[in-house]
Amino acid sequence: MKEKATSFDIAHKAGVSQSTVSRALSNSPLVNKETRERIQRIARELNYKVDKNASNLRKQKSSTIALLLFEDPTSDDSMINPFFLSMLGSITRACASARYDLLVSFQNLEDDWHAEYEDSNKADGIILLGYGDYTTYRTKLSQLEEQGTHFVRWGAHDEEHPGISIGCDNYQGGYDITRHLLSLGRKRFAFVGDAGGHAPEFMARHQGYLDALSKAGVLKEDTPRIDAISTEEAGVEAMQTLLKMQTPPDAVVCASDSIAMGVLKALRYSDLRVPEDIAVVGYDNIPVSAFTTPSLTTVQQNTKLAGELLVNALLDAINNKPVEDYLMPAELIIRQSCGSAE
Amino acid sequence: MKEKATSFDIAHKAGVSQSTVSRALSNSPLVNKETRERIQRIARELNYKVDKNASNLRKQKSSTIALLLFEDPTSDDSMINPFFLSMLGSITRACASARYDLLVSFQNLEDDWHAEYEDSNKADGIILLGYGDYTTYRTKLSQLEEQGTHFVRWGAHDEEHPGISIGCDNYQGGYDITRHLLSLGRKRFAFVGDAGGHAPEFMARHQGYLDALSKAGVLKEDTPRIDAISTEEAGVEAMQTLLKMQTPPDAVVCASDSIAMGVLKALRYSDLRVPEDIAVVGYDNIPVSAFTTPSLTTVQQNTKLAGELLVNALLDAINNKPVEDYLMPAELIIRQSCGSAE
DNA sequence: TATCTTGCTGCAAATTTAGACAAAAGCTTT
DNA sequence: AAAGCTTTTGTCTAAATTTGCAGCAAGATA
Repeated sequence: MKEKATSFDIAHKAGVSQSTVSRALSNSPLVNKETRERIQRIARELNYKVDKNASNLRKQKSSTIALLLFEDPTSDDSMINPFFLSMLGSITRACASARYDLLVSFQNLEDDWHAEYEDSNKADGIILLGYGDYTTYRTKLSQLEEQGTHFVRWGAHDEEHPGISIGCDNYQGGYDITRHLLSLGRKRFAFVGDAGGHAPEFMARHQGYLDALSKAGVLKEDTPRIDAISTEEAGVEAMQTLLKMQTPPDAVVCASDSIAMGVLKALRYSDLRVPEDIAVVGYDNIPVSAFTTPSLTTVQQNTKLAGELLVNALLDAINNKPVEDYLMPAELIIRQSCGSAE
Repeated sequence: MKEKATSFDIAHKAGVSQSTVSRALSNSPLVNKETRERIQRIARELNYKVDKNASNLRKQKSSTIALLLFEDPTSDDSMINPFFLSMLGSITRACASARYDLLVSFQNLEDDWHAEYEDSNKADGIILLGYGDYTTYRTKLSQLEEQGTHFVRWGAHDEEHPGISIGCDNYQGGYDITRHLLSLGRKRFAFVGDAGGHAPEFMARHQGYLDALSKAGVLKEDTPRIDAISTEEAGVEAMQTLLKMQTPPDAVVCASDSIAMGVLKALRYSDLRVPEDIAVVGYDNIPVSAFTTPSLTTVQQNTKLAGELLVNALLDAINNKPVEDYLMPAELIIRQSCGSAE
């Protein structure tokens, strides 16, 4: 069918040595301009492509980075958390512009991923993208670090986690969106979301919310907080609980858009109108949030920037440049459900 | 920091030759069970991992497949078509279970992708996932085929396209959803979507729609069809056009969910109620479609199965097994916007 | 003329693994 | 005991590239 051309074939055809071909194709200044151009032309004609495996083997680097995606344990098998999909897209793009390949892999926290990739020279570094219970993999992160593997992690800076992290300021996001509701005159707040142990992201959002309230003097002893995992169903249940109060809140702050979807759904079957009687806000700006009625006010994490930051930080780490944790600002997306859009 | 162990190091430590190590680690029956276990134990102790590049170079295969994702030209830069994201997820999973790595890459139709991957031995085969104007890349597909590259394509079987394709039966989907509306007593139909040149998928959906109508005797000379690209805005405009008719339709069939989003939006500001006065249906079952009010009746393509089929077909092709095009059935998802759900 | 640059090119080593072939050892068979 | 077979291991080479070092021609300097 086809015999793949090697650099020797090019060398033969161009009347030079194979090493000159190698240098010419990598645009080395060591080879004369005319020779270089002639060689490149011949290579094009023969449809020659350097063999990545041989090249990587010799160079001991792969120009590939591995993206390890940890599944959201609450989502069903076929769906991926929309936020991470968005990250995936932007990471892919960022890799492409850095001329790196991206190896994508879904992982379970329990799996043996911590040694697979860089050790086998498949990738020069690893990006960890996950959610939920970080405690599970803390020890594995330490192992990675011990091995000298290059990696960056999406998530908040955390003293207890080794390695570099890039994340979005969940505290600020929670604070800002609560401030916004306060500025619209809302008084009786409720928070829906797992502010407890599992997701550190949610905890930070909740803390921002609390601080905004207490600064405004609106935080009371009995300001309700309903625990909920990040699903629509949990949001429905939480709102039903809130509706049973004598004086339901006039503002519900949800720890994620998925929860807010459920809250809106529960309210649809109630007497309360959104946003007139009760404001609802979410977090994440997932695509769905723009399409609900009313559309959802939420906090956006800039996934495009996040992808670029993750990739650049990893590349710096690979090249032994100093890299620091980075916290991106969160951005308020004001829509109808908070009552301030016309 | 750490010196990576090679198979020679293991061999030395185990007092055997390097080739015995190689055999032992690949569980070759040629090596004595005790020796094998001893070698494997030592390899574990030294945290040895076979160097993928060396291994691939020697074997002349990479156990990697490349996924080339062609951007939907109508979508903005930061977002990926939700349907393809879903495919991406399922392809990743299918690869993992076949113990193949997945290299993901976004491409422009114009780029030089057609030779990059398999020729450089980075991947054993290619999955092409795209949308829109196939004419642009027909010639490149031929080149791929000429080169003997292994590839499969997502999309309908099409005489004019070389290579294997796996797709979903868009004709049947269009037919079924139209039949469903007919069974609910709808009489005055309209189709919204680019039934013209660009996306063959849309053409097939439209044809199914037409055949269902004409079989039921409902197809008239003036049954309207409004061209629209697959965006919400286009859907809004199209519906506004339809609303200007003396007797607007009582059923709108949209070529995609994105279009249906726009149609619903336009109807929200009209006198017509959905689904009482007018039914609206979409295509794709994107996540948003379950959350609109009313929720959208649509056609689902089984992305999980699709991913598995694509991967398996490609692996068969790589192993020179005979592979045939495959058309998956489309599945009706009945929600509120058609008026049949309670 | 001898030596020293300078700019370019070639030689050969290095990278790690897999597999063809060879070889040794042990056993059976005639 | 010689021959033949099986089982297991070792030797050696090929896979395709990159790169340090050596060498070479030509011009410059002493």
